[in-house]
Amino acid sequence: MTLADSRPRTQGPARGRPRSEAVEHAILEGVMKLLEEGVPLAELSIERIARTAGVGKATIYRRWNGKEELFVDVMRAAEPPDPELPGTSMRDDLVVLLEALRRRGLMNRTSAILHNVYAQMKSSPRIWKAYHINVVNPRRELGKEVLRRGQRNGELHADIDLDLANDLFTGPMLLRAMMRPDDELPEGLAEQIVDSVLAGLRPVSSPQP
Amino acid sequence: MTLADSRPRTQGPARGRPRSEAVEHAILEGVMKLLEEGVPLAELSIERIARTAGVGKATIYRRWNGKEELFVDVMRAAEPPDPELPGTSMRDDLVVLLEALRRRGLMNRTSAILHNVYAQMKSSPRIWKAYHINVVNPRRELGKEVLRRGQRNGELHADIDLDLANDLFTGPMLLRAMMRPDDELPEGLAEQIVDSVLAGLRPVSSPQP
Amino acid sequence: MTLADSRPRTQGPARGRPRSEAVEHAILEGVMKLLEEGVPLAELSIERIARTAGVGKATIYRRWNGKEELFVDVMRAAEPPDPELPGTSMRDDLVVLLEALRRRGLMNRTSAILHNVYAQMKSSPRIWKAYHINVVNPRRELGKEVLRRGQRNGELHADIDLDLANDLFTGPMLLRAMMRPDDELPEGLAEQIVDSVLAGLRPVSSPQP
Amino acid sequence: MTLADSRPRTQGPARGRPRSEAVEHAILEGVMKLLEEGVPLAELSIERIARTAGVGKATIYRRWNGKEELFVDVMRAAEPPDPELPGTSMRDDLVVLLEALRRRGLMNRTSAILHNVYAQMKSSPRIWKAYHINVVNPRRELGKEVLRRGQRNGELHADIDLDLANDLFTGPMLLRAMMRPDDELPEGLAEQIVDSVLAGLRPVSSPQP
DNA sequence: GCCTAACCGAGACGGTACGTCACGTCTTTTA
DNA sequence: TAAAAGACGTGACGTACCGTCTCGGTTAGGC
Repeated sequence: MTLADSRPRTQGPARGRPRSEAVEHAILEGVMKLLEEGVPLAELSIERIARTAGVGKATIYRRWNGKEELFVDVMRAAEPPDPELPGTSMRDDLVVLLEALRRRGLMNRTSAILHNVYAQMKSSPRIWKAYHINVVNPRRELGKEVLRRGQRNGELHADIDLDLANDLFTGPMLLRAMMRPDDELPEGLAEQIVDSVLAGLRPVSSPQP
Repeated sequence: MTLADSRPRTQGPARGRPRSEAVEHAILEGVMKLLEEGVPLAELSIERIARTAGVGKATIYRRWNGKEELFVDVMRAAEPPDPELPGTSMRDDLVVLLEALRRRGLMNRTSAILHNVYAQMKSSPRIWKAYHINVVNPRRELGKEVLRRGQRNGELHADIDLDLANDLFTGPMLLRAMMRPDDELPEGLAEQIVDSVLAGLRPVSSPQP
Repeated sequence: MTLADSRPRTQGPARGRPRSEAVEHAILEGVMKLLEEGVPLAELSIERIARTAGVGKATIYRRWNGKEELFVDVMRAAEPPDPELPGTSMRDDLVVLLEALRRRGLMNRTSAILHNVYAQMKSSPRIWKAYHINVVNPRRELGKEVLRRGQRNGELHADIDLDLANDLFTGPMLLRAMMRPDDELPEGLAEQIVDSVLAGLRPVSSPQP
Repeated sequence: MTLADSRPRTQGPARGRPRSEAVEHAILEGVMKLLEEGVPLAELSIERIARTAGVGKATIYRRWNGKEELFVDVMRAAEPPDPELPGTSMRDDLVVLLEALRRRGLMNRTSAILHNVYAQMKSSPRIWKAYHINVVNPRRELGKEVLRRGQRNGELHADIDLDLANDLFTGPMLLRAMMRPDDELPEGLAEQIVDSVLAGLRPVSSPQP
């Protein structure tokens, strides 16, 4: 379900000319195209999007209540599909998940969109929530499911807080990918993080105060 | 050094009427006031800021080149001071650092500013860089310094990558504080994270595949 | 013949469902209703008319090519019927004609419509012409016929320009009714005008320069 | 005094940059130019006027509250100057006044403007009134002054209603000029009207019923 | 009693203009 | 020269209509 239908459609049975899916697609593609061309998100006016998509402004407002709502759908469209998990072990699955996160941070399209669209949305709690429900939470659940499987086969303590554990893996990678985009996101980073978190940083010997 | 002086001041020796510091302060305070009143950052126009501060628009443009530059200075003014470290152990210092991060995520003023101003800035690399140099990096250095002390007194392996280690502690807390602001940021969270990362998540016994 | 049929009806023998007269009536009534409610003519959009009449926009465009054409029919529907002439004398007939003009200028419905619709139409020569052919000219002919009868029975010189004569009577009344609507249009005005024009304004004695 | 200053100017002493007279002139000239080019008044959008005058929309709205107010000033600018009266006799003065009316109805610029702008204004009573106070009434007073002089030197009965008398002369000419613009407005029309009204239409001999 | 063309309501569509607001620059007066 | 005020050209905002175009669903003839 997209947000595109958020505007009121008075009744049940379809009346009048139905909305064109082609138009919907053209709009989303138009936004993508502009973002890929390097247009800063701040310069993405509805007016310009409409011009690019060859569409009337009202046609956009008919579907979305404003820029933010539109952007939620753009994000969903830009979001790469869930990675395929090897299933060989929890550790390997986690590496694949983080690796997907790393790559997403590098991809031009998603990066341009995520890093900025994402930002804009925070100003509008309604949208932020929609994005979380539709995009973020499913991903988080995927991660927790991997951890749960790890608990079942003994790779992870059974009594650990899964949300916290998930954040321990995801947080460092996101921190790198989102706050230090210019920094290197080296190939082995996902493995490093997963293994470090699993092993812990404490030295074998106890500290000498 | 603030960014406030970014506009050209034609010559060396001060000529004509000097810029009023009071004016500068009034502008920054005006932005703060508006943010605390809950005005969404997106609605913070220069025009409105000038009106609130009882100042001409040109007076703002004379000091900053635009909204973003102004916001960098606002952020710096809003940033809480570095926390005081107990110095009893690396572990305790880390807990205090993360605890500061947690509290910052809860503070009304900083939260309103950070969560949003921060966002806006990503669209402007120049500003993003300025913010990092002036605000983020010093904090990161502080964390790395704590870790370095930990290495010296044996609380941390000597050959660990300090940047990565720092992210392992900071990432989870920031993830919580910035991406899930509605979620609880419970009191003990800082301790949980520090101890979990130090100890690792792997069970004592080896996994049964 | 109304203008309502101005749109092409492809062939000769009526095929398919015939146009509903009820719909036609509903549209005209809708416009009247809105005008009487005091809606300024400038705010009478086709969209609103359709809404008021409970009719699709296309149903209006099927009958009239635009707002102006519709308004011509509205005017015709609103136009009061030709007054009944007493026939006792040219002078009495003229008084009755002007009296009708005076009353029309006072009538709520017609006034609202005439004073404004009339105005709008000047911008569109096509419509202006249609209005003249269908509404104005017949009235003018009626006046000239009265004058012609006056010539025949000696109330009026035989060699006078009937168009000019007609304007001499009609002009002053229309000037009052249309350009100074707030001014009084007193009861005896028609008689005053007719008698003044018939008698002339020149004093009996010759002027002393 | 123009209407151009109808928007609020908070205080007495001029503060801030004063409004440019050149801009004001450019706007009025722009409208004239468009009208002379034959652009129908209905197509005279503020947007287009601004484009033509090389001016921002807001600059127009700063001076006038809307199209109608602007048009009042346009009309005043387009209005030809009062004709010079010979003063030889009331009759000659009246001929000159009507002649001016006739010529105004023929002039391209004024005609295009008057015939249509005038029309538009009727929809807005506020503007209609402003136009009357500023343009129509002065003209009417001029006519009445001529008639008054006629009364003083015996060309006109002393007890005649000057408003009515004025309408008797003006009405027929305006009727021709405004409602039948396609008809001829022949050279001698002014004289014909003045002399006919002064002499009256009634035949010398009494009617034979 | 079907068939089928045209009508009907609703409303989507690409546009244009509305009147407002903010941008960043400029031109005033006052200090 | 700075400062407050506010005009300036520009251009986006979200709304309302324009006139056209589908939709599903009636009506009428003519077969």
